[in-house]
Amino acid sequence: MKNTDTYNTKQKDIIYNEIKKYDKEFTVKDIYNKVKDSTGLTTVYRLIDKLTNDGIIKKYVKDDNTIYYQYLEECDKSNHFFLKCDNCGKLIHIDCNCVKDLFSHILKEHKFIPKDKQVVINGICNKCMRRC
Amino acid sequence: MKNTDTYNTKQKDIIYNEIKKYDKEFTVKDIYNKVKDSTGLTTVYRLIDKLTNDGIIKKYVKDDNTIYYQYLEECDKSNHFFLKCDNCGKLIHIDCNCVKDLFSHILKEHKFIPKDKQVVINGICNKCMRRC
DNA sequence: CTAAGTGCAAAATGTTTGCATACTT
DNA sequence: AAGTATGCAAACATTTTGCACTTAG
Repeated sequence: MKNTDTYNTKQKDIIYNEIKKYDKEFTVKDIYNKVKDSTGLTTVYRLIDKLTNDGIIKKYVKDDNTIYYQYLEECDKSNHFFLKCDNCGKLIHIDCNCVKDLFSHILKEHKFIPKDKQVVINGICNKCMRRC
Repeated sequence: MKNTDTYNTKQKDIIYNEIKKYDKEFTVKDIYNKVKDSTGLTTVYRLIDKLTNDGIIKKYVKDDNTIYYQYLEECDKSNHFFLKCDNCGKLIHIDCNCVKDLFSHILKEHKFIPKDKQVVINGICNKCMRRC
């Protein structure tokens, strides 16, 4: 766990380590259930809020109004984007110039400054494609 | 208001007309405040749920955990995507081959079937760009 | 020793449900 | 007449807050 500007605690480590395990989406409850012997619900909420603000995890709502989160890892490359499978829920990290090309096109032709590292394209992944 | 498979009511019309007015995001509360003289909260929730399922409006969560919605209009073109301004909240509709190109690239190179009409790219719009 | 973090219980919000009534077709 | 939709009040779920206590630096 990084964050030099704040205190390091047992609870933060435990929660963050649990979050790192998920390559699929999770809820606050999911995490809390795994760590409830050593941390309180409030602390889970507080760390997840912080990680969300720091851009380390990303927030979603599903149709049933449940809020889900997804661990993005700490990736700083500017040509990074995500493919998210609607079937299995997995988040696939991609490093490819194609976003850079799209972004410069959007900037030039549509006069809009796209924000890096936030693009998620939904769809169906390779594995699920074969299975269906 | 379309939807032939269900009954048409005064309330649905009122709510849907209110939603159509927004080119920025809105909350359930926003809508309810505008229509509360003629419809109940529950009815607003129910219609918004339905429109979300039908893909006519889209749901978001912000950092403060408020759920926002955005009216997408009924657009069926396959090379349609959205630019969303993080500053003014406006949703800009774009019809451009650049998505089609990106999508075929993703399919071919990354073995992933992207879902149409759902791509939102966040950033800063032209107006806000000049102002800042 | 001081600033920051924790966790409980309580409060505040937000959303859904059951049910009697009213409206559409 | 039959099937839907509505709206209230109650139930539920989720998130936030106040505060005394503990811990990290």
